[in-house]
Amino acid sequence: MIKISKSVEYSILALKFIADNESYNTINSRKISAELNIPYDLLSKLLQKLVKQGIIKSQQGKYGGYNMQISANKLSILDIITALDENVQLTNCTIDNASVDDCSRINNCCIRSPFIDLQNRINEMFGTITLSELNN
Amino acid sequence: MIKISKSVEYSILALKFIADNESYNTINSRKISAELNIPYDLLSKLLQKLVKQGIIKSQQGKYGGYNMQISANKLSILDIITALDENVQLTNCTIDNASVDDCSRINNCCIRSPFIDLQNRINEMFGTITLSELNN
DNA sequence: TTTATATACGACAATTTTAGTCCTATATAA
DNA sequence: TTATATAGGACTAAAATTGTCGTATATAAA
Repeated sequence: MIKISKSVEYSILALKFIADNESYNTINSRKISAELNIPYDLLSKLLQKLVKQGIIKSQQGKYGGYNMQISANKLSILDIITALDENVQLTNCTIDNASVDDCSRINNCCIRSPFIDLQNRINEMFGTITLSELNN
Repeated sequence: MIKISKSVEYSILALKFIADNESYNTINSRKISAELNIPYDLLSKLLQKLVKQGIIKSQQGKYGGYNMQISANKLSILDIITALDENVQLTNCTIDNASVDDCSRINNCCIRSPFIDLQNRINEMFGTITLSELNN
């Protein structure tokens, strides 16, 4: 199966929720977890990563929570995937400077070159669509 | 990470090898395994699936092996993925007739509809490129 | 008819990846 | 000072993927 991870899915949902509720001061992770039915501890980790990558900002302490740092119409799905240290890597060898360590067939196979191309096209798809375009 | 499985990768490599060596009578799985450095038992399973799906045909017994059943320029990557009972399913809910069993947020989320669209586009990509177009 | 060699196929095991949990530290508003 | 929020490391559980083993069956050739 070719799929996205729960981490990406949860992050998109959470970010959308934060973006949609910007009128409030901050949105805390308990609230997001409850509203979206996402395991609290897992969500916390994801939000922390997104803070580190400058996508959202956090406020600790009572009445703390999260706010967008990048506006939803400037934030692509690919930005989110990248912020979570994930990527689109169709095979082991479809990376820059792939070596025989990544795949012993690298110098004589029909996979690498075409799949780098496909991968680029998928990356472009994910890079073009923004959070604000994601709607029910 | 968004990736294809080893099963898909091995199958593509094996099919390409079979297609490229059609001048011989049949190509046996020992040979394919050795040439492409694919675990023999695993490869055997994959080839058996591809036989069942009518992509290749097999000949048992001594001097047996495999031949193409569908020509390489008529066989898409998506055909191969499908033959292996795999698919492009970006999330649990991006399937036909998805229900709350697949995702509790299904009726109020920003994932399903846009990702069905993305999924369709990826499927089209994989459905358009054929085995004969895959080259080093 | 026997033998060597090939595919067929189910069951299982190992490994890797993903998902989820637990615990403690730190920040901050009231 | 307290309640409540984020920060973050370590760990566990679950799921999916990848690989292995054993046995059955088919078939060409000696």
